[in-house]
Amino acid sequence: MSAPKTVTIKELARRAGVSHSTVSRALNNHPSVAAETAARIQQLARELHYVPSATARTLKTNRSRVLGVIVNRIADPFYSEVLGGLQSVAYRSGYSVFISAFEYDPERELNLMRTLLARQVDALLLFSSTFPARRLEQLGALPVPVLFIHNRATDVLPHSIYHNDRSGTRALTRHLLALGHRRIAYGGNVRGGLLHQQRRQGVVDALEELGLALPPAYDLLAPDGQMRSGAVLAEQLLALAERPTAIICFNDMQALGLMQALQSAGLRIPDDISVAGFDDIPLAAFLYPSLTTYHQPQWELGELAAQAALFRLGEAVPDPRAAFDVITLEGRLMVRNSTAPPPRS
Amino acid sequence: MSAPKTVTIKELARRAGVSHSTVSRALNNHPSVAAETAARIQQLARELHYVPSATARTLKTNRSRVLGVIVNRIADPFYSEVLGGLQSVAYRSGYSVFISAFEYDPERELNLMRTLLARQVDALLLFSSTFPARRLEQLGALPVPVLFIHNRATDVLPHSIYHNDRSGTRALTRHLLALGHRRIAYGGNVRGGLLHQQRRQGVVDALEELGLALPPAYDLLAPDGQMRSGAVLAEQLLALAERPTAIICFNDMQALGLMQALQSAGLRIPDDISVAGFDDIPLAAFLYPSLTTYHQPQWELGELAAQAALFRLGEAVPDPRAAFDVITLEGRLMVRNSTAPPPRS
DNA sequence: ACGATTGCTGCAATCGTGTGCAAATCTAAG
DNA sequence: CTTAGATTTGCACACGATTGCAGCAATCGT
Repeated sequence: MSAPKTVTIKELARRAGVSHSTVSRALNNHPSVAAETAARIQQLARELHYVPSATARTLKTNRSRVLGVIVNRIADPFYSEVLGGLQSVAYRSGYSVFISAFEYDPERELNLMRTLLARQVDALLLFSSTFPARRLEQLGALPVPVLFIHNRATDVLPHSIYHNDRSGTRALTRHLLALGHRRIAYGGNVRGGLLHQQRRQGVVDALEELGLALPPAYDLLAPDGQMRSGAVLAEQLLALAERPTAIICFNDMQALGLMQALQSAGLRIPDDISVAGFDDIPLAAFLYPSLTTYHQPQWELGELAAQAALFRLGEAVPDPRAAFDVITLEGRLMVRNSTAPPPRS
Repeated sequence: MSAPKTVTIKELARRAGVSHSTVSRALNNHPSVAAETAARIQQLARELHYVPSATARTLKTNRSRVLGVIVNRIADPFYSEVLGGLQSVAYRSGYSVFISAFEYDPERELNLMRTLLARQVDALLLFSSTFPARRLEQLGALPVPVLFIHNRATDVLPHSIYHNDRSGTRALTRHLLALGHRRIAYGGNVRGGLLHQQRRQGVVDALEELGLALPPAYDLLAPDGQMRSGAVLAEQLLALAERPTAIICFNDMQALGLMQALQSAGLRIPDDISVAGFDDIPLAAFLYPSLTTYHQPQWELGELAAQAALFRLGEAVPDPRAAFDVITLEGRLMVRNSTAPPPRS
């Protein structure tokens, strides 16, 4: 290896024959430093590959230009898409992002928040947090803005971004009703919190419009929003005396697992049973059969979340919605091949 | 909001009636502090929600417990899976990760490296970097270990993790040959660098075993490894006078785009043409038809990369391979439904 | 009872940067 | 040539933590 001596502002000052204060000002284009001195110092800085220590700067200025992000799972196609948009906006404004996953573990989520706060992030972005605002008090007075995106706890929170889940599943249910389905099930998510409640309610809404109800036997619950939960749903579904002709899942991942399990049990989709998801993850269009679902703009959600955070930090951002206290995004129905009229029998 | 006054070590010292040095030692379980004093201070720290400033600690100790990671695209299913494993290992050792994407832009990649170094990460992990080692000199003497994973530049680098690409495509090609295919194409990647060369070579190897060659007309090149490149390949393929009966793509994303384009052009897969990918991204099994591909252990790759970095930093890690200078991972052939014997005609 | 040892705590310097204020230099006018 | 004013630079402290060293009190040995 070569000499790992990092060149500091003092070293630079020594070589330039000025004090380190002058160097600091020169590099930050402070007006009170002579133009030629500044140019000379900047030139020297380039030659020596000087990189200012963001750490020291953060310590001094109390601003790190770092966003802390906590999601459920990075590898989840939904979140990875969101993170892409988020990081991209952050980059443009010169921010970096800590990304961490709590993997369905509230303990870990709290831990991660502590860590990120200790690292002095300028803002905290919590996706699908299961935290009731009350538990946040465990962290003391929060020194930075905290944004909740798709919050699952049922509190009303100051800065948050929601998605119109209820009208989403309502649209999906109407679509199925229009196809002629009358026996429609909903596959819930125990850990879904508010998201689960809203999505379930949308189904109930649409059924009620036709004077129908969601029978308890069709009001299902899976342990989470991952693929394996789809298999759990399939089991419950196959055990029913009178099987539904259609099912709306909590999200696409669940639907994916469900379709796979149903297909390997010999059922044909959509001929024997229609399946719908929620989110429209990028692969939804490429499944077999391609998945009818409700589209959430994921990349855009990430961009918006980043902008909302940056706005709170006084940065200029293009999207005017970033200034809102509570943002609600609208999605749209994506009809594909996993839904069709119910079987004749 | 409540008072955003962050409680510092001095404040804590004042309230406890000791000096801040004692507080520091008490919190770090330094042996030379009286047990009861330590207990009292720790108790107080908890009550006041004291969080030590990682920034200050980093400045003083010159260790941040942060890994800097640069990938091509976060939203790419391959990388998001890798990042999941990586972050998970990092978390267990108390490390945080900066994750950033250079989106196929070398300029941006260099920029990100600068930023992460300025932020004093303890190690830098570069995935699919296009950097020749020479260009790294632009950054001066690197003060931290840099690991290259799936490096695309053709230099030999000190710390790196590779995948056995060549034997991967060789296995895929043999599989197709065994099915009876003789007209086999390869869909390359202009920006694939070393990865592209190796994968292409594997195809050539297997063909040569039977005394065959890869004809120039079947030696294709797409602009990158994303879906849209699959469409480009499809166009080239359909324009050929004598169409190949099978094609091996640079990676799964390309294969995905290709299949879609071919199908919407009326071709049936695998009846009319067999398609194979590379990587085995999680959705490969759920495509229609499910994709024959070469499996790379993505989550494990992320875990291993993190461990290799942590090992360089003197941390204890479970996987002994982490100590190797150069690690090569082996994959395995995944035969699914996108490949079949060639059409009779 | 007295010096030596041990155990605990505080002082002060340091990491690399930013910044208020004083000091030094320069410019130009009287 | 003197001096006021403008311009440029340096001194010194601060941010929040870690750590070598010195100091002080308590305990021990003889």
